[in-house]
Amino acid sequence: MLLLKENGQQGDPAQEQFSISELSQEFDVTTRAIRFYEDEGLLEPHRQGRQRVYSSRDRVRLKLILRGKRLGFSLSEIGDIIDMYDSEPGEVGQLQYFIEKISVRRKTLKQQRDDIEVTLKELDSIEKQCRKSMTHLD
Amino acid sequence: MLLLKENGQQGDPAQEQFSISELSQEFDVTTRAIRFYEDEGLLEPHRQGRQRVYSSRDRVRLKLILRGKRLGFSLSEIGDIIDMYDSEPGEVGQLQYFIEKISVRRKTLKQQRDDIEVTLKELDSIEKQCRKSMTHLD
DNA sequence: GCTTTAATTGACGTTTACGTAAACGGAAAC
DNA sequence: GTTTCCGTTTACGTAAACGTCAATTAAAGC
Repeated sequence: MLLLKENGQQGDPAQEQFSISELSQEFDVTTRAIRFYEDEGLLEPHRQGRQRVYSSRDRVRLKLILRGKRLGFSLSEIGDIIDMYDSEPGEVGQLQYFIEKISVRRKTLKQQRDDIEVTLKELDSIEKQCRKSMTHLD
Repeated sequence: MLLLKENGQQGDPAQEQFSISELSQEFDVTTRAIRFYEDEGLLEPHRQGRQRVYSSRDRVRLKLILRGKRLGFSLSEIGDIIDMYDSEPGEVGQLQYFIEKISVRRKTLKQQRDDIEVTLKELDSIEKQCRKSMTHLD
C-alpha cells in the first residue's frame, strides 16, 4: 500500500489528481453514482488508459452536484446550474437569457429559504410543546 | 354551474370543506397526485358516498406536503414531518425520541439554508460577471 | 330522459437515480 | 504465479412519484 501520494504535483492545487475511490470516500458517495453523473454529462474526467482521473475542477463540480442534490434539484437541473458556473460568455442575447435563468434559479432558492424559515420556526414551537409536556409528566 | 359555494359552514373555517378539484386548482397539483398522497397515508379525507371531502385540516396537511416537496423531501420523510405536527404527546421516552427527530430535521434544514446562502452568493457573482461582459460588448 | 361533467378505481407505463451482479483487466502483494 | 484489490463495462433490477388510459358511477343541467 502506498502511504504517500505519488503525485509530483502536490504543491499545485490546480493540477491535483484524484481517483474515483478517493472522491467516493471524501464525499461519501458511491463510485456507481459518480460514474452515473458522468453518464449524465455532469462530469468528464480524463483517462489514463481506461481509468478515470479527476482534476480539482472535476472535484469542484462533484461538490456542486452534491450540493444541488441536498437542495432537492434533479440531475438535469443541476447540470443547468453547473453550466452557469463555467460557461464562456457569448453574445449579448445569450447573456440576457442567461441572466434570466439566474433570476429564475434565485427565485426558487429564495422560496426554499422562506420555506425553511417557516419550518424551523414551527419545529421550535413543536419542541417547546414537547418540553412542556415532559415537565408535566415528570 | 354554481357560482356560490353551497356550504352553509362558510363562517367557520374549522368546518370548511373542499373537493379534490378545488384543492387541485388552488395548489396547482393534479388530482392524481392528491390521491397518491392518500395512498401513501399522508391524507385521509372523509367520504360522501365514494367522493372525497377535504377538511381545512386536510388542506393544511396538503400545504405541508407541498412545502416538503419544494424542499426536496421524499413523501415518507414528509410523512414523518407531518406526524410531528399533530401527534398526541405520549410518554416521556416517546417525547425524548421525538425531540431527537426534531433536532435531526433541524440539522438538515440548516444545512440546506447554508447551501442556499452559498449558492445565492455565487449567483450574484456570476451575474455580475455577466453584466460586465455585456457592457464590454455594447 | 338524455347528455355533459366531475369523480372514482384499477391497471399499466414512465422517468429518475441509482443498486447490484457478472465478467473482465491490470497492477500490487505475497 | 496466483491471489487480492481496484477499476471498468454491460446489463438488468428497483423504488419513488406520479402520468395516462379505460371502465364506472353519480350528480347537474337542460
